Amino acid sequence: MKTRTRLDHQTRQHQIVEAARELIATGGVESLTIRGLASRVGVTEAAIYRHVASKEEVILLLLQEVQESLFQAISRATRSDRHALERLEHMLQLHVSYVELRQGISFVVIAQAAQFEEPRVRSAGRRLVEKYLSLVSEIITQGIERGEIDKTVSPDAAAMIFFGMIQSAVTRWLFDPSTHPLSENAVAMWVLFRTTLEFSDEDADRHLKEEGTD
Amino acid sequence: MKTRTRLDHQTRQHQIVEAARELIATGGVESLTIRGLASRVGVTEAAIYRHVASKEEVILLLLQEVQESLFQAISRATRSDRHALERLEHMLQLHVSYVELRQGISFVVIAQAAQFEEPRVRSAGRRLVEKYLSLVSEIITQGIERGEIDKTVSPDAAAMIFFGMIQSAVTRWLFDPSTHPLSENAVAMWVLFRTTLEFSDEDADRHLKEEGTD
DNA sequence: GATGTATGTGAGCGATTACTAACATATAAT
DNA sequence: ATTATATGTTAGTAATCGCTCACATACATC
Repeated sequence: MKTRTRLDHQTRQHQIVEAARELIATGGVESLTIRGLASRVGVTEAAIYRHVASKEEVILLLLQEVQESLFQAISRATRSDRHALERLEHMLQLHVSYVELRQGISFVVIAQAAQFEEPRVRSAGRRLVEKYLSLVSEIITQGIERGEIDKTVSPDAAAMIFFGMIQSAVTRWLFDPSTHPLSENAVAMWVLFRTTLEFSDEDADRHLKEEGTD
Repeated sequence: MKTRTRLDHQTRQHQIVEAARELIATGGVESLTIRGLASRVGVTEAAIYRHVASKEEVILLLLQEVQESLFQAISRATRSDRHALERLEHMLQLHVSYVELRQGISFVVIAQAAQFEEPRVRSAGRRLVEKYLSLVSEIITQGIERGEIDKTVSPDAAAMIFFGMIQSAVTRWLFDPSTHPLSENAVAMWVLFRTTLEFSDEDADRHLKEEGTD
């Protein structure tokens, strides 16, 4: 069957991207080589090029895979109809779990993509960051509209702080995972940051009179 | 004079580290090569090794240089006897100016140092991050003691958010400097985040009665 | 059975990497 | 003047890089 061989091709390509992920996770972008890819997949270097055009394509596929799996991972938090603050908290937890599961791969790849010369890699990384920021920003905007978040909050600035919280936690965690547990640090920052988004006391009072406790 | 040749040696070494900074700034860590260093300094590759033992030493020297110049740059903000919030705001501005001046070099190097295999590079990067965090944390602790910052704020978590704000702004700025101006984004985040550190209204009232307006 | 396609291999390409050895030269101290 | 030191050069090393070519094999279709 033609379908089967086609599937095999995609499987191999997926194996290659997965191997790329593992290589970068253990040794950074510098240790992503065609040789390393081949030895991890269990074929020769030339065979790699049967499923992938170039090393650049491997990186682009990896970025694409990261984008899909990351947004898949945090989708549970975003599609719920809960309170905006709960959605953000849930999203943070899911994101952190994702990074832990993938050994910090997501932001390492993104951050290093910013340094790549190849314009396609750069713009793929940029789009990923922008997409993430606009997702967070949108949740906050919705929260303001619903009266769940203080209306004086700038959604864009808040989204960037949210994004920065993860970067901060991941950076520290990458240096020393045991002394800087990812989720604990993320939660500690969230507890602090959520007070920024919440209503100040008078506003909260006013809000309670308008719409009730929940 | 022996002193003069000694000085020349240090000057050459400094030139090499400066060239390393420029190379990384324009093309990432991947484009830091001995050849590139030699051509930028204007000597042959072999001559580089008269002033530096290895490529690893270049990176370590660069990390050291970044550490010194960064803390030098932000020292004006830290040593003043101003209000803690003003000190943090000033520190943020100085840090952002530093990153702009050095073409984003500081965090690129630090973040990528986390990915290096060489343990000395890794630990040098780790120490830099920890030193920075404890500096911020200390300012916040002092602010709490002086009654300038809400005592419910966790200094460590707040320091990590502060650190994350810069990372967030720099990441975006590195991808697209024109559309994401560094200092503007940093200021927007700060305006938001400072409300977290400020006293809530009742606390502020109580505080005013205890210690006066200043 | 013949043919075409997908997928593999081994060998090797030119380029680049970090680094070194042998040698030259300028300058400073003796 | 001699010696020592610092600093440079040319030429080369072995290793690795991304990548390609000629060739083999497995398998589905005709």
